Amino acid sequence: MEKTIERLALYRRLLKNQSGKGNTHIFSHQLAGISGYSAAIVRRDLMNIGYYGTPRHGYEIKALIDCLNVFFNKPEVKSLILVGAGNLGRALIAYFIKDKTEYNLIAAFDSDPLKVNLKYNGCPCYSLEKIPELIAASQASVGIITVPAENAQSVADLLVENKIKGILNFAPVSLTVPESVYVENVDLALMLEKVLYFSVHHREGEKKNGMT
Amino acid sequence: MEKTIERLALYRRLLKNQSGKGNTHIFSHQLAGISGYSAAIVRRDLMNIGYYGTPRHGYEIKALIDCLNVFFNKPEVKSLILVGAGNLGRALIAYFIKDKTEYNLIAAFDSDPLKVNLKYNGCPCYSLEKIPELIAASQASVGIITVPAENAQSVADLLVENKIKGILNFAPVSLTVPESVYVENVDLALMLEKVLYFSVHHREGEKKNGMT
DNA sequence: ATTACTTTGTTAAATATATAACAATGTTTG
DNA sequence: CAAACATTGTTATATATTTAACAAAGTAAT
Ligand SMILES: NC(=O)c1ccc[n+]([C@@H]2O[C@H](COP(=O)([O-])OP(=O)(O)OC[C@H]3O[C@@H](n4cnc5c(N)ncnc54)[C@H](O)[C@@H]3O)[C@@H](O)[C@H]2O)c1
Ligand SMILES: NC(=O)c1ccc[n+]([C@@H]2O[C@H](COP(=O)([O-])OP(=O)(O)OC[C@H]3O[C@@H](n4cnc5c(N)ncnc54)[C@H](O)[C@@H]3O)[C@@H](O)[C@H]2O)c1
Repeated sequence: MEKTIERLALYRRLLKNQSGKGNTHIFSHQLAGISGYSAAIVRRDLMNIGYYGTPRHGYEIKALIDCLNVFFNKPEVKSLILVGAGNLGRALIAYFIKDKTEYNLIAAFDSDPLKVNLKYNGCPCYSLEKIPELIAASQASVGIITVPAENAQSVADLLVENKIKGILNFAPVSLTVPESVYVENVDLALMLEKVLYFSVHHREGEKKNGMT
Repeated sequence: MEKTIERLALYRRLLKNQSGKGNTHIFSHQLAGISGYSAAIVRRDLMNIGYYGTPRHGYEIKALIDCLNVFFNKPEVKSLILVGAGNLGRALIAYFIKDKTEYNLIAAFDSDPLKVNLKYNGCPCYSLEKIPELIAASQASVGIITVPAENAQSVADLLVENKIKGILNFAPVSLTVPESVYVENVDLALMLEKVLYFSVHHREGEKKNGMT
């Protein structure tokens, strides 16, 4: 189910793109082509959310986007905050501040007095004490953590205290949060390690890989 | 197997950390605790690479690190390059240039003349024409792509032509490469979408989620 | 020594995910 | 209008991954 949701979010983006190009219908194998998955999995995913196409015309793009919007609770745009306006944090601010229709990044927070009260790409940076106030005012429900590993847990605790329900964590630590809070860890160093590994071991043995 | 390798890379990092703290042994449940996985999965993963602990003392940290180093071909440090010294690219440069013992980021490349010949955190930025020369000289085998989506495929093609064997791609497109090249896509916008979704739907129904 | 514990390695079962297959259906073609 | 076709929805099968279970083995306590 989790994998399906990841793909659905991708389909949604790709379909909006296709719609922008003036296309009205799409086949499972076409969506498969642009998404990088298989046609079978596309059909199965769409079946899961209860959207039905027609054998000869495939899927109607607009209707499918609507269906995905309902699934993802759009157009309601949930508010976000980001903690840690360092190198990575600022790159993310620059990226997410752009698309107001999808993401509502309302503020960044940093413990460094030199950063407080600055604006990055128009996004205000506050001190940590402002977190309760700003979250309450904006009803933000998701937080992005881009602080050093040693401070990530305390930041997570602070976010949880203030009713944040989802965390995208870039610090290379396993966060402890209540079960009701969803955490997605993005460990970029590990991802690079994985590529380094498979750049060597990929394609050796094809179907067998000697380990089991 | 893929998931196992992701975790092994994490264990390796955590164990080096533990070793630095002076610990000599560790139990599966302890490694589970700091990694965020279960003890059963830790034991199973270590079984897979053929490392054996003892019932009462658990795993000997130093020996296990050695074993993981062999598995990951360390201390041989493979060279990397990065293409696209924009907001995200520069954040990654700053991060990966730091740890010379693990990553050997030899150069960045950008099509923007204003960026060419600058240095970011000591990492030189060249024009794209220099790619063949630099890859050949450094034997770099992995490339990080942080260019806009519309240019990502042409950059990937260029890297593949120049014998890159692994790509960490941050552009939100599905790259087409020969089967012998390994690609890991990191789509940060989709990851945020996922958190937005689960910040609402997490914990609703616990074991059941209504979608079979 | 014997007993009680703890933790491992490994097997077995459960769950999750992906692939393959194909009847049903609507479309086009002759 | 019937035959040929392409594509869907869905089921069945295969693979991957996780969880659970427990005998074997070493350790500590008595
Ligand atoms: N930069 C990358 O490309 C990269 C790659 C992999 C992982 N990461 C991880 O992402 C995180 C951020 O990396 P970075 O390169 O941006 O680091 P950075 O040092 O550039 O930025 C960290 C920021 O967090 C702020 N900060 C520190 N403690 C804080 C606290 N308690 N509350 C609020 N703000 C606080 C600092 O003032 C700084 O602005 C780190 O955990 C790092 O390991 C970054
Ligand atoms: N910044 C983020 O946090 C973020 C988040 C999600 C996804 N991304 C993706 O990562 C990529 C980079 O994002 P960014 O924010 O750093 O963008 P950016 O515009 O800041 O940087 C892109 C860089 O690539 C360079 N470039 C463009 N075409 C090139 C080419 N053909 N060859 C070499 N260099 C080229 C540009 O000169 C620029 O320096 C994009 O694909 C973006 O969608 C970024």
